[in-house]
Amino acid sequence: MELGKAEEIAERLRTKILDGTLAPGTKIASERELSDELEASRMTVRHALEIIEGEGLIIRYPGRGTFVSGAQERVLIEKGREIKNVSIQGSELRLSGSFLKDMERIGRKPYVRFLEQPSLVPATEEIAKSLQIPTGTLVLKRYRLQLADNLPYRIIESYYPSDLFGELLTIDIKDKPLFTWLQEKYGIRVSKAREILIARPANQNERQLLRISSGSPVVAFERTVWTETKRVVEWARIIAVAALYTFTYEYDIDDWNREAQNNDGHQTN
Amino acid sequence: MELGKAEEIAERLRTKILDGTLAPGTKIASERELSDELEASRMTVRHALEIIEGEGLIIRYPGRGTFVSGAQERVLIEKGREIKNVSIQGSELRLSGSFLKDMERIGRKPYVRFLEQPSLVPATEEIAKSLQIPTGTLVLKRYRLQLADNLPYRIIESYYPSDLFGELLTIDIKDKPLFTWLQEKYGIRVSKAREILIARPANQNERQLLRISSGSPVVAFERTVWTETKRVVEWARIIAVAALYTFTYEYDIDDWNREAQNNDGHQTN
DNA sequence: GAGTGGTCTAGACCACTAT
DNA sequence: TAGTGGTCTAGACCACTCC
Repeated sequence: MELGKAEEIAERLRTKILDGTLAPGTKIASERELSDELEASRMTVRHALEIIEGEGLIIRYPGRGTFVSGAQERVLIEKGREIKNVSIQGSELRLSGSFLKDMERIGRKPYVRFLEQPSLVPATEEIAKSLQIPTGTLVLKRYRLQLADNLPYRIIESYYPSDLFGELLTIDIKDKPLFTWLQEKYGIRVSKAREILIARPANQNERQLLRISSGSPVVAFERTVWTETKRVVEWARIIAVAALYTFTYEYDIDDWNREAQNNDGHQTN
Repeated sequence: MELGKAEEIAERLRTKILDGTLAPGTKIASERELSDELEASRMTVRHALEIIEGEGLIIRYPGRGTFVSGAQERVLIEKGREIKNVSIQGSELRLSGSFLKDMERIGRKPYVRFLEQPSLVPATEEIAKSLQIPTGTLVLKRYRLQLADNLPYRIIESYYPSDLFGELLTIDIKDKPLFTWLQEKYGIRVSKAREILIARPANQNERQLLRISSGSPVVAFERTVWTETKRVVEWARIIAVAALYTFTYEYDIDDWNREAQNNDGHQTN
């Protein structure tokens, strides 16, 4: 495979970072220095840096420099049903979905910054449809940014039916999980969730909030949570820094699906 | 918000595409033409195109031109358990996982190109671990590219235990789904799957095979498929063009998980 | 004030596509 | 052969950080 000059430079830097020659937190040579050393134009060096930046290997700060990322470790998000009696590779796998637990697991300090005060807002058509309520109904909105060690991880914009959650505006449930509180207060248990994911480059607003640069991908997903009685109790739009996340899903292949599931395999035309 | 020139051009094009002025499939002006019209250098125009390409709004083909794609043409991949008795928004949602079916649904002609002839290869450590067999055991390898209307969608590198699938080297099961054949031949039924996803920019090899440009994200995922008896019958590494995919997963929130699931919600420091 | 990354310019050559 | 996107060059100015 013939590599372009930028890819070649990216590969060199990638190797140095992954084998530890460049330790996390290290400031690497400036674009102009690299440009001289490697006999490439600055634009080419920049392109190489963009490539490995998107891979989460470096972070660039205007006016300061480019640093080896301390965050090679992706957060592992796991969803679905446990596969029992199976020795799972990697073995550190376990079910989880909690930002706090994920952060603890990799030894980071979690922090949540509210981008807006939680409030009651009329449901837009989209929100109403998602929560299965009439348009215009008041819903509890929360809009927040989650960070770990001051590094932004994701933006969460979430909506809840106000008859169940409205009083959260006035009372403080401290560290009690929201759905645990829901069960204790109303005896309502959450039961199922659906997540719809797409991956795309961050837009300008997201880049600012998540402090990533142009071209870095995010995973944008919508999450809907149902109770045992099929009522929707949460709908959220979440923007996660792609380089910091790994998503794991386990699912049953049911009869309906089994046939379709592997048409993949053998279509040769 | 002060926008740069490239962002400004991106916004102009984005608007024209989203409001229908530029219809899906339309060829848009070449980079050099845009450069003249908009009084920007070609590099600046290119940057603008890279931005909206990453958003899935356009597709660029070397030597041919740039075309409006329309984010609505993402393939919808759905996994997990059906949520019954729930009126699902969008309503076109249904369980599926088949490349062929997904393509049919959006009216495209599917095509599969084998990048290598299927063959028996000794399992590397990673493959062996994934298939739960000893390192070096012969496994059936398939390495192929899936396209629709000549547009590459994803690269699939898959491995199967050779005692079950080895004879596929000599016999032809035509259009019969692989796992349907497995069941008819051996009475073995697949039962569960796990997918581990990350999103990242494509590397050069992937860009060439998938014909996408630098900076475009891909979703890279590993899929493991188990039988009812917990035997692994497939392990695959899949690289999908992010702009062409939407992933949907549904899962149960079990008791183990329920508490963790929403710690998110209310941690304010 | 010196150095940094972010952006932009006006060229250039290449491989590929279409005709 | 003409046109396209992909890559690269050698400059330039800007806002910002650090000293």
